[in-house]
Amino acid sequence: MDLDNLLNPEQRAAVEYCDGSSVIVAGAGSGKTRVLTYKVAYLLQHGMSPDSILALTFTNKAAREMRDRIMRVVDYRDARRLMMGTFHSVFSRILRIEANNIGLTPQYTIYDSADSKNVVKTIIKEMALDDKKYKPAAIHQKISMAKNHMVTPSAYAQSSENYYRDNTNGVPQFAEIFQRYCARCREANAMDFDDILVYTATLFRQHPDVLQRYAGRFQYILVDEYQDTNTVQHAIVLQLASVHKRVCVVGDDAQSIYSFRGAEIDNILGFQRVFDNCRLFKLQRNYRSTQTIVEAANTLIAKNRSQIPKKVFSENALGGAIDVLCAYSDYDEAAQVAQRISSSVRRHDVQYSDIAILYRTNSQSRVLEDEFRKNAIPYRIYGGQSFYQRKEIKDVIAYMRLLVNPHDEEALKRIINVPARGLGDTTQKKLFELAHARPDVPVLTIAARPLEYGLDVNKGTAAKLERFAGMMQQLADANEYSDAYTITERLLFETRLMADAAADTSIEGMSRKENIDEFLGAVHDFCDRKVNEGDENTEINIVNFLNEVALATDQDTQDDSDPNVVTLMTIHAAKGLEFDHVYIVGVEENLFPSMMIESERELEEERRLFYVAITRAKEVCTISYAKSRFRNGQTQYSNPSRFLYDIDRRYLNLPAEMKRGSRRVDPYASSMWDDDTHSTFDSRRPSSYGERGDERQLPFKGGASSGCQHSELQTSTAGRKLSRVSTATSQSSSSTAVTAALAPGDSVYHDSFGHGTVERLEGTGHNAKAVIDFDIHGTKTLLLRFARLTKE
DNA sequence: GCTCAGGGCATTTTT
DNA sequence: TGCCCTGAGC
Repeated sequence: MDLDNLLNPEQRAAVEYCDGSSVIVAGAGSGKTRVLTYKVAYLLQHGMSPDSILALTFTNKAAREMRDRIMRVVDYRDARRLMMGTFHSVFSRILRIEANNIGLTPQYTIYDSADSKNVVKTIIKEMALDDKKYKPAAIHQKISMAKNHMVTPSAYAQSSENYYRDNTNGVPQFAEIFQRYCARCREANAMDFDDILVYTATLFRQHPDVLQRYAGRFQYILVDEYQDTNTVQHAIVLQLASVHKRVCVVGDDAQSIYSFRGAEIDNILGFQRVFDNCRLFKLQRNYRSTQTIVEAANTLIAKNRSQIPKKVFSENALGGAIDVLCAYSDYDEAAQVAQRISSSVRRHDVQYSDIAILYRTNSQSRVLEDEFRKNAIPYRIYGGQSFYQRKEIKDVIAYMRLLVNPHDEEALKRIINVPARGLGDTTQKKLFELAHARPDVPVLTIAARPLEYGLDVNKGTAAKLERFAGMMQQLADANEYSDAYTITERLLFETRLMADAAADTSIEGMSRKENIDEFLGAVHDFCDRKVNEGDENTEINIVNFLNEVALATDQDTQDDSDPNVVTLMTIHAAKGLEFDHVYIVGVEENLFPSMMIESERELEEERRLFYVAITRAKEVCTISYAKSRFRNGQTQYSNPSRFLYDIDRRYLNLPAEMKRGSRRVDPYASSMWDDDTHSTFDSRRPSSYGERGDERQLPFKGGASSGCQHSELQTSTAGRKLSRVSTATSQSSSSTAVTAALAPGDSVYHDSFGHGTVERLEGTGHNAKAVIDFDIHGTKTLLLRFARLTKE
């Protein structure tokens, strides 16, 4: 292994330092995976046993890729023995071994987020709370956040600060829900995603002997994407590093975009201070993008205060400026993008698969899809429903879960009446109520002998319950001596799931059947793989299969066979990927940021998000914004995002209206613009908001919802007179409308709809409306508001 | 216990 | 605009 030729000096230094802890700050496109790969290889070459190395990633995909690359460099037997995987998969395996120490059985279930939300929902119902105030998704998010910060229900309940906050926010009972939620999961012998980490940290804290075992074993720990770690993950890393004190964390603070999920950028920013003599390496050479793209991204991120100073540079070609496209509407935007794609494929040597469209929210994909279909552009959307989320698959999985964990309430709820067995809501309600009163007895056991446990049902229902539970018991018995595939096949037969799916000849029915077949195939593959790996410690049982499935996501089931299609995905999903051509669409104030910005921290994360988007591009980056967009049931008007102005203009090809900078309606201003002050757009403005740590309400909070509906209507009558009339869709503000400025037949130019002709005027005063026929968008009725005439 | 119509509602989400 | 949930009605 000749590191001299394989790595640049920065990379090499990072690889070769193994005596203590280190932080590797890896800028976008700087060869991070390469460094990680060779670092592991280097450790192995210098005599470290593969069992002593722990490598943690965030996605299965990242883990797989790293293992594949390591296999190419070192002996595959060594590579296989590395302890390597996602935080969740590594620690869920450890927890199965140590289950007794945390009061669960090794067969514990992992609740996915849908299960978790269901539990929350059930509890809210049981407590007779208003689910308008206590929204299950929001409550679950809150629980997740608390867990991510290692706050237990009792600690939470003891904090008066929490108490007051929850009172103010109209969720005074949150602490109680949180407490019940944890208890309910425990009774079900289940844990949610967050629990995997929380239980691990707790296990290590409460059982020093167990911690010693693992901390002693792992002589070297590598963690990828450290900027995305949350408080628990950081804590676990420190615990495991307590013996050998050799940790290498890799990440890029400039790409920390997951704070909404509890990621703490401070974990990487302050990591150096955690260990004595912790060294800092910076990988600053970007091998991915053109100089222009790298520089443009640099000028954007330069505005952030909390970051590790670095200067990412590229020695690739200079590259062209970033084109900024201005569109009237989301449809117009999609059309422009589609046209550009078509022409670049036609005229240049560009493949569809070299192109990605990145957006903020998944819902933005629809308009693009429509347009792509119209233009016969092949595409694929990432982030849809994952295979394992489909109803029929979740049903089969629920049966499997119940087989190994008879306490699993969510699984039972799901399939007790699938296929229909006459066990409806009433029966279920009674059954689960009794089960909650008897947490010691598995709910399935109660179902097996309902009358014996005093369940208040009639004989017929009792018989149905017994029949169902009996079947489950038989399957569970068979499971003791069968492999995962055999038992799944039998399960599909006995439950009639397969027969029912086969009998359904509708399109959806056939697709369900196909999915079940595919699932069975996946179980088969799993068994095969385990046999081939020949690892005697891994049993080919359902528990292991379920563990893998519970921690798998659509990213993993996505077939990576590379047909020639355009990729559509959210910016978040694009992290870590790269494309020759990148289109960033919907770059408007409404979407970037889309919600209220309350602190500089959030503002900076939005900037980082935009940074991530730009740095996905290798050669060409195009940014577009739409001045009107149909969103949340109404047309919303907006202006280019402030972040666009954070990029140095030298790297941008701006549309005319942004160049002059004078035509911009500031949606945040309380009054309409003034010819004297509108002339310059202060690009420094965002950073002038609030000093570091200043959490006061920023001027643009809330503005986004009410103000953005204003837009500009410019009229030019036959003469030279120009008048500008602002239009609004809400009637909330009082103002003087100057309908006199408009007359039927006038040609007008509207910010969002383009050119048009006034058909007629309706109403007067603040109810004045103009019916205008727009060239592109047809007839619109605009309510006229705030007017100001300017003579030119 | 199932179906369908209408109201409420809508960031990002590697596990 | 479309999805998801609820509740009325069979």
